[in-house]
Amino acid sequence: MVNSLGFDKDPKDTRVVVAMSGGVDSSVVACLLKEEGYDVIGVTLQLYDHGIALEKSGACCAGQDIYDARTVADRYGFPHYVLDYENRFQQSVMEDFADSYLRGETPIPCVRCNQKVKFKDMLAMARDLGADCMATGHYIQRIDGENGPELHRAFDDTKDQSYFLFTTTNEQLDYLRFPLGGLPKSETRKMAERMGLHVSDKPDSQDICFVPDGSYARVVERLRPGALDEGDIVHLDGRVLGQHNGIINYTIGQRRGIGVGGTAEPLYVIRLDAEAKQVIVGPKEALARTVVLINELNWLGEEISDNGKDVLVKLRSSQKPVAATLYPEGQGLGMGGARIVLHDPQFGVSPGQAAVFYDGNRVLGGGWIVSSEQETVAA
RNA sequence: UGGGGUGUAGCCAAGCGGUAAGGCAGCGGUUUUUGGUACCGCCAUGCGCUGGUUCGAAUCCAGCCACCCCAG
Repeated sequence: MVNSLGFDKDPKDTRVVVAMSGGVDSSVVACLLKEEGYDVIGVTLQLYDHGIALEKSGACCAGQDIYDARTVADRYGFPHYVLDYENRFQQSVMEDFADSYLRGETPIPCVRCNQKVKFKDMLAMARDLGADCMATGHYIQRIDGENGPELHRAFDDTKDQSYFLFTTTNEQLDYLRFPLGGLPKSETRKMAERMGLHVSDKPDSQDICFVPDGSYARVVERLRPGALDEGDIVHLDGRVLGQHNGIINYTIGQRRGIGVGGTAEPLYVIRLDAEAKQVIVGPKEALARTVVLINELNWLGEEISDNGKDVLVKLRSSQKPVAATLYPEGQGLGMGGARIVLHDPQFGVSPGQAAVFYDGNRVLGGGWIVSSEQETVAA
């Protein structure tokens, strides 16, 4: 008979590394598994300058959070390691974040972090520690299917993190466990209280963890001096409507914060021109897109025929999935590109964001948005 | 200088004697491991200024000021 983590052996003989951020979720996961008798090792990554992080609540993986994780480990009596990943994080997440903005994109650092740090380096380290698997506090489900483990949306729809985990490969999925994926968040809090964890009422982390008080532009400016160069706000018809204080302050589809008034209809950011340092604005209709091109496709589903695959796709983290047909380019389903044809136009599709595919609750994978097109309506 | 026109919130703009519509912008909130979208709420004791008429004026009258157009 297999244990709760899916291994055919006694929990005490099953070693599991728990990725602990210092928050409620991963703390509960670690303690839960410890209670079940597993050979738990807690690991926390120190990701960025803790001097700054100390001032910030709801952060993760630095300063107070590392202390919180350690306190939880001490209380439950399992080993806990802190690994210095500042350099790794700086390069793979923060630099990428800044460069992406400079290119006129809108990056999602959380996905990069999962992709290049948590599920790569940390996972490799877990293997080095001889662990049978690695568990995290993510709200997403790993469900055994006919062809091995599948990735599914969280039971608690409001906490589902599948959008941020689309880069998870089958190989990684095989090794990962998400004990909270089938629970409502409120249940996790209750468990934390029952366990007497001091982090039980710690606020959920949100916003970008390495950005103090919401000013991501300042972080980019510090990494890439000159990122806040001013430029023109130009209407699609060519009129210069005003000035902006840095292209990185805008994202495609944005309405508020443009500061240009006096029009009958609201203006939206239609395009960002990094070369000319221009923010191009126009009416909402100009945002409509029916074709989205992606790269680095990570596909977890079955083989796709030449006719494409009907899927549901999510193009923005809080957007509802919409109907589309996916056409991978070239052969195989490795890390290539793909073309997404939307059944209905979507507004605010931005390069740098993720396109994540679903079949009902199952996560089929995803890719990074490179560009989008407005299919010319047949005249 | 003469003639005409216009002056209502940051911008556009209704109102035409009865106690300041609306849109854009802005601000606040909801949602959110992305400062996007969407949605909800707020936003002129005040209508260029000064007087007058009236129970009552942004609305009528007078003077002044500013800007615009035409003429020269």
